[in-house]
Amino acid sequence: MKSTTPMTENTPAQQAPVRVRIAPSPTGDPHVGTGYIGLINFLYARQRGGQFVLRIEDTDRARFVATSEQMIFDSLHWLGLTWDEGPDVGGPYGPYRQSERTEIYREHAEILLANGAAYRAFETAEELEALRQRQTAAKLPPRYDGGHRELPQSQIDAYLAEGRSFVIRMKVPTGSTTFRDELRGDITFDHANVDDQVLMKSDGFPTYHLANVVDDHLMRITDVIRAEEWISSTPKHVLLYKAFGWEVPRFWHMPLLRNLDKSKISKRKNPVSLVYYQQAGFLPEAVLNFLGLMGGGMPTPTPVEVVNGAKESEIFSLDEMIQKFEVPAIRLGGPVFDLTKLKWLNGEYLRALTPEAFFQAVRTRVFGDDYLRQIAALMQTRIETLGQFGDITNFFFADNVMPPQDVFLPKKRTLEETLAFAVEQLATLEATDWTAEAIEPALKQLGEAQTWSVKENFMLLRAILTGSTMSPPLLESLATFGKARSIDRLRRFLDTQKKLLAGKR
RNA sequence: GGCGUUAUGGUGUAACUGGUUAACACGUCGCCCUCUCAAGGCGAAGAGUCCGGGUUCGAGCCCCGGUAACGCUACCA
Repeated sequence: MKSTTPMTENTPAQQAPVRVRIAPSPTGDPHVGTGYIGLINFLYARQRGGQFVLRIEDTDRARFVATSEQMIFDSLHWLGLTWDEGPDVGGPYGPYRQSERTEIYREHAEILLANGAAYRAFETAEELEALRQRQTAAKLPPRYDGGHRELPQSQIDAYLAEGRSFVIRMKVPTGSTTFRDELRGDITFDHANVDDQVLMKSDGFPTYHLANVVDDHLMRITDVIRAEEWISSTPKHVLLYKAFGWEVPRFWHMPLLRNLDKSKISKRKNPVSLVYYQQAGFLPEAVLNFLGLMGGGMPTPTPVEVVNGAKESEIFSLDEMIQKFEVPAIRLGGPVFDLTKLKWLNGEYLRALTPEAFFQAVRTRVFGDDYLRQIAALMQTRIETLGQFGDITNFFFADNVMPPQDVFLPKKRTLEETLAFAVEQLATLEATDWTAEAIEPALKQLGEAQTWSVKENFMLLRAILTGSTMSPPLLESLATFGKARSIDRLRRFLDTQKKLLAGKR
């Protein structure tokens, strides 16, 4: 069956009510990219009087993080984005959590199996890995070789009878797919470059591709506004819509936020967790405003334009953004996420506060009761006058501390091995739950493996975290200070040391 | 390697359907203000629009050809 997809028929009536969605995966801290795509979707929906849906894509058991979903809700709420339908607020097209929709995907996979658009493949992960290696060795593009594409029914039955596990793959026909990207125009992919994508994994969960298409259709999504990294997968999605006989939604692929070196934004090079921005004392309005500036959907002020007697600026409230934002005006070059400008913007917001509002912000955000209570608990036995409280707790309130070498470097260690160990500490901490009880064994285990004594191990971390060799207990301090900020501090320390090292050479 | 996308000062963006010395903001530097540091005010440097051709009286905007960066290339999203 030859399938060529003319774009003209995928465009729903321009003025039909819109429904959009974001679909984050609960695999860790909520990501600024989620905030960015969320904002764009939100603005588009509000501007057009449509609905904005939040869907949780938790089909990846291996990467699932239990606390992540709530953090996503919290961060999005913190930003001030509100959704009309979602796992927490319900809605007519639920459930909005993919792990609760497995039956739906199974049924739809059956449909594809029945109409020949998909097939069972019985290879093991190891076999596929071996195949990939052979292909790469032969300098061929790594792709599924279609080995079980046309398995005879008798063979399939035999495999099934012996209980062999299988995946369901999409049978990509020959030909090509052209779809319209609302921001870029038509994009064509030759099916020779589209893999027979796995639709259902052997654990019974769907992959993104199947779940996404099924849900977007069932949830009546009209506009898929997502990041550019999805462009290459879009032909698969279009093919799936066609295989089901469904109408294809509009696609808008937003540029990817970048690090300063232009690579896709990553935690190695930028604080990427929304939780970090919240805890580091950024105002949600400023973060949102900054995100809105990314990609150029907002008007750029020009010198002659004066609005209401004031110079037009780059400062926009959410409401103003809803009014002024233009999705089709988005710039396609990946914008660099420049912390410097975000900080300036945040400063502008801070200065615009009334003195009382600013005071309240300091009181709740810097010296919040809960935070202070935890810190106080650590200090009661350690000070003789209240006046000493600030002496060894200042690192809790500082944006950054930077211990000098004679503070952080253990006597018997070289700088190189110390920094290498700090890198390991960072990796370990990133992978652990953020409680004193969980951090302790993880850290000790690392120390043992690397033959660092507990004392050296903890002292190094203490120095990095607090800037001093004397501090409240390390584990409790870490727990109180928070994961996002602790990790950021470690990272900044390592960056600084790396630069220092590079400077010496 | 294959496929795709993108390309305006260091960064984010502007420049109506091709039309004067490529504009604004952040950052940087200088000056003013000031006990300091910020904030604020004033000013400066910084790109000739990735490169090479072409069309045109005229191109950042159109055409052709390159290059580079980025993304995808998973039983991750």
